[in-house]
Amino acid sequence: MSGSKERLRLWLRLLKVVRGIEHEVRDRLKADFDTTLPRFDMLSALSRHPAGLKMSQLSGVLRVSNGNVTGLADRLADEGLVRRVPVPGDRRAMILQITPQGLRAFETQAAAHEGWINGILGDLPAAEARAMAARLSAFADQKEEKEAAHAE
Amino acid sequence: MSGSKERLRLWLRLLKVVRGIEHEVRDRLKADFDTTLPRFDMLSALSRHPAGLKMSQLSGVLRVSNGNVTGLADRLADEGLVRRVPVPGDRRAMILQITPQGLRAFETQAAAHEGWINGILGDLPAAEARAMAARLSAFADQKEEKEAAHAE
DNA sequence: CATTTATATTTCAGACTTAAAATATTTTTT
DNA sequence: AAAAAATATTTTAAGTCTGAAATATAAATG
Repeated sequence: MSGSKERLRLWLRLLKVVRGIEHEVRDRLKADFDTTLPRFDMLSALSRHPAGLKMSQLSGVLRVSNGNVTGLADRLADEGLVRRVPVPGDRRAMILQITPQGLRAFETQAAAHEGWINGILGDLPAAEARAMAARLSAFADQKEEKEAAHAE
Repeated sequence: MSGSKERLRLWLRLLKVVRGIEHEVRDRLKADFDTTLPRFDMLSALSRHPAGLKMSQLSGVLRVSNGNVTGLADRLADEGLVRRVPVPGDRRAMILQITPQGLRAFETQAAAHEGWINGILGDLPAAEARAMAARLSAFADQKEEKEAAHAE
């Protein structure tokens, strides 16, 4: 098994860099908007689905547990940023929608977020960013294929 | 500001890939060793400092809050994997040491961990892993320099 | 159609996380 | 040396997260 140590080193680097940037993003979300990354992620997912998502769908998109989605949605609903809408024909299910107020809040935060990332990764030439993103995409796609094959 | 979108895309890719791998590592730590990533990280840090680390040092190394270190240390100490040792000459401070039992547990887990990472990143050629790690190191180092300059 | 099985969500207990307050001790000032 | 400031850790309140149990409803089976 050649390259095992190299791959482990790569993973540790990757983890360190990503955690560092994530930390910075969390700090700024807190300082500038008094919010958190999970809340931002939830608003982001809902903003991409204006008709709303069922709780279980949201759980899948965000890759967190059902119970977690419930609590997060409760807190965002308390502030009027999202709302629960019953699903016609299925009284078990609930659709979660972003409210106009939630959308305004998210759009402000998303614009700031893009600025932060641009600042943090600012010294990376666009070409290099593109190359690295492509490499990561290839890796992710390949993993998805494997999982799909495994599920057959 | 050219390349802003490219950098944002890179960040989102990076986050997605790292979160995915991290998720897998957490699942396996749970399934194979009934433990968690924060516990693994703490044992890892202590294994690199056999003489032990003060609670506050550990907080710095792991980049988590003091209170977090207290709780984590409590739980690991309950299981005999770490122990608190008083610091001679300073009755405020406590040194946390990994126990022989803790070291044995960590070494088993670390070997499995390297295997998992190697499997997950298995299709990445060693040369490419090295190149990517170097790029990330350069980025991290450069950021550290900036922070140091800022602190002057 | 009554029972069983499956699905959607919430609730619960427990671990992880932070920031801020509380405690204990040491160091510095006056 | 007494008072004040600084340092080291723990405690606390609240959010985030999971997996499992509990609830409620729907679909399938007999």
